[in-house]
Amino acid sequence: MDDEPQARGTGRAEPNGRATVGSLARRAGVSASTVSRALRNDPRISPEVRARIAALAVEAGYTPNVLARTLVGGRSGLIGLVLGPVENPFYAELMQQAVSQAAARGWRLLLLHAGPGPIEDATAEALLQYRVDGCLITSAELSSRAAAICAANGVPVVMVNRVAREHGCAVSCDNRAAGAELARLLVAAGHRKLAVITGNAATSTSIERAESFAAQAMAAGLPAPTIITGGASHAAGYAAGQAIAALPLAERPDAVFGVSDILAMGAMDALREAGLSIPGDISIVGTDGIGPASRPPYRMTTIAQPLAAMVGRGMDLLLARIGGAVLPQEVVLLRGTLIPRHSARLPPGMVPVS
Amino acid sequence: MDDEPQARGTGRAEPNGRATVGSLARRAGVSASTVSRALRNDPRISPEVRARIAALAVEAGYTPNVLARTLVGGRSGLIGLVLGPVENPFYAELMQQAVSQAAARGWRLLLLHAGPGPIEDATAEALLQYRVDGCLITSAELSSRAAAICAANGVPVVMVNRVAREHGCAVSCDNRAAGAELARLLVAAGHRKLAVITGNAATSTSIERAESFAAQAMAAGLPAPTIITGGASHAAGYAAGQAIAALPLAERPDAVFGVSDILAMGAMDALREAGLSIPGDISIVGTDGIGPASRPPYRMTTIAQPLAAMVGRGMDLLLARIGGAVLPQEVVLLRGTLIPRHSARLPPGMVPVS
DNA sequence: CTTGTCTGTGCAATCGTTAGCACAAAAAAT
DNA sequence: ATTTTTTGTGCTAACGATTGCACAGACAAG
Repeated sequence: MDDEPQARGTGRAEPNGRATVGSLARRAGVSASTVSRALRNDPRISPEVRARIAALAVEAGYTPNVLARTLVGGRSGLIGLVLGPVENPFYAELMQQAVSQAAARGWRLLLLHAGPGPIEDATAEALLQYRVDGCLITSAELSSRAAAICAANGVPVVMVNRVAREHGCAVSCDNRAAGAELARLLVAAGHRKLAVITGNAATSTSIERAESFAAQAMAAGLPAPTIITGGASHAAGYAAGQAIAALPLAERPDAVFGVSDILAMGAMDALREAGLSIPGDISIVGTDGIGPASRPPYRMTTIAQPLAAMVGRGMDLLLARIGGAVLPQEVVLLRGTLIPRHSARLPPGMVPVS
Repeated sequence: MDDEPQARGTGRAEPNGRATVGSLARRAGVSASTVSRALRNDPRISPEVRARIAALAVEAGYTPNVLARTLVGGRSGLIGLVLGPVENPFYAELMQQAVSQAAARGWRLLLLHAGPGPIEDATAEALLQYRVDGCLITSAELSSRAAAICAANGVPVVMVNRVAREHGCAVSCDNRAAGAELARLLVAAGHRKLAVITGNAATSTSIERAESFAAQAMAAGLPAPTIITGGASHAAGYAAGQAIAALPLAERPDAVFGVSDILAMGAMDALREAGLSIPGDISIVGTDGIGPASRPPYRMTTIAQPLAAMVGRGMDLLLARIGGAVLPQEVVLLRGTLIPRHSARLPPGMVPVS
C-alpha cells in the first residue's frame, strides 16, 4: 500500500516527515539506489537522470539523514568535545577555535561537558551512544573518564592543552619553555625574590610551568621561589594575591608568576586593592594570552599560546587516526610567544607592546 | 554464515566493533527483541532472563546505538545549540548553563556555531542532517538562518536572550524594565546628562534596553540621552569610551549606560585611561551581570540576568514542544536583579554590594 | 548473425534497534 | 479434562541510506 504512487502528494512537503531517498525515488520513477548514487555524484548514473534527481531533491528540500548513513557506513562525522571551566576565557577561546575549525573541515561537535570538575559517567557514555568518531579533550582535570572510555572502545582521543597521563595524543604549549622564559625575563629585569601561584595540583600545565619557572630561577642563582597554592579561577588568584599582600615585607616577593593569566589577573586585583603598585612594588606575569589580560586594567606580560595552531594540529592528529591510519601516539609541543606588557618591570631594552 | 554461534568468540570484546543487541542475543541464546526488551525493562520479560541479559550487557560493555534507535523511533535526543561570540563572557556562562541543564535532563547538545556573525548555511543544514529534536539559539544576530531552517522543517526553536522576529519561542530578560530601572537609578543619584552606548543595531536586547532607558530619562524631564554607537565587544565599548572622553566638557555626559556589561567595561577602561575618575567624574552602568564585571577594576553597577532560570525555562519550552504538544508560541520575560556597585554614584540610601 | 564489452539501473542485503503480531507453554477457569 | 486467559518469546518488518551483484539494453567486434 505504500507503493502506490497516486496516494502520494505532488507538493513540496512529504505527507509525514521529510523527504527521503525513497520518496524521491518514487517521484522520479527510479529506485532508491539510483537516487542515492545520483546525489553522491556516482559517475555511473547518466547525466540526465542525475540532473533530474538533483532538481527534485532541491525542490523537495531533501536533507540526507546522517544517522542512517552512519549506521551502514560506520562514520558519524561527530567529534566529542569535552571542555574545562569556561569561566576561564582561555577555554572559551579554545572552544570557538574548535567549533570553527571543525565546521571548516565538515565535522560537527557533540558538546558534552563544559565546566569545572570531571565529566560524569552518564555523560561520557554518550560518546559511545552517539558513536563519535573521535574526541577532543581540553579539560584540565588529569583524570578523565572520557579518555578512558574512548580508549577502551577504540575511539581516538586528542588532548589539547594538557598532556595525557597514559593514553592518547596531545597538543600542548611548551609549558616548560614558557615557565623558564618568564623566569629569565624576571631575573633579567633585576628581580630577586620570586613567587609562583600554582594552578590545580592535578593539571600538567600548572605543574610544568611552575616547575620550570622554579628550576630556571634557581639555575640563575636565586633562592627557590615561594610557592603559593592557587587554583583555576580568578577567585583563586585573588586569594593568592591577598596572601602575598599579607606577607611581612621581608618575605614579600618582588615578582609573581601566575601559571595562568586568569590567576595572575586575580592576584593583580588583590595586590592593587592592598595598596601595592604594579609593577612598581611587584611585577606580575602570567601565561595563556587571553583577551581580557591584554586590556588596560591588566596589560599582562604573558606568553601567548598559539591557540589556532594548537586546535588545528589537534584536529589533524585526530582526523588522521579517525581515517584509520595506525599511528603511534604523539605529543606535539608548540612554542608560545612572549608578549611584554606593563604588568612587569622589563629588562633593559625590552619594550612593552601597546 | 553469521548465524553460527560457534564462530563467535566468547571473550569480552566483539570480533569487530562493539556489542549489539544481536551479539548479546546470540550469547544469551535468545532473540534480539528479547534483549532489547530486557534492557529497556519491559515487564513482559521474565526477571531471570532480564537479569541474565543485564549481566551480559555489562560484561560485554554494551552501549546502545542511539543512532539506530533514532532511525526507528524518530527521536534523536539531540538539541542544536547556536551561540553568539564567546568573547563576551555572557555567552560563555550561558553555554555552561545550557550544557549542564541539558545533561541533567538527559539531552545532548550539537554545538553548531559559536562566534560573531551569522551561522553559515552548510552548518545550519547539519541541524536537519543530524535530526536534532529542537534548537536553542542565543546568537545575537537577529536574522538567523538556523531558525528559518528549523521552522521550515518542523523543528521547535527557542531563542534565549533575544526575541524572535517571526517564529519560535523566546526567553529573555525584561530588557525594557532593566533599561528603565537603570535610568531611574541614575536620575535618582542626581545625574542630568545621560548617554547610552548601543550594541549591535540588529539585536533586540540592545534596542529594547537603549529605548527604554532613553524613554525613562525623558519621562523624568531630562534631555534625550546622547546615543553613542557601540557594538558587541570590549573593543567597541573602549572606542565609545574614547569618543565620550573626547567630547567638549559642556557636552560630556555625567553618566553612561552600556547596554551590555562588556561594552560598559570597555568604556570604563577608555575613560579611566583618559584620566577620568569613575564614578567621580562619570558614572557607568551596564547590564548582564557577567562575572568579570563584578571584579575590583570594574565593580560594575548592573542588572544581572537570571541566567540559570532563563536557560531552564528555555529548555522547558523546547522540551514541551519536542514532546509533541501543540502549543502557541510563547515569549517569556524574566526580571533581572539590580546589583548596585561602585561604578556609579548611587541614590541616597542605596548601598553598594561587596 | 553471434559473441563480447560497456553503460546505466534495479534488487536485495546490511547497519542496530524497535514494535506489532503470532504463538507456544503454563496457569486459571469451566 | 477441556476451554479460556495469562505470560514470556520469537519472527518479521520497519527506519533511511549505502553497496555488491545481477541484469537489460546499446553498441562494437568477430
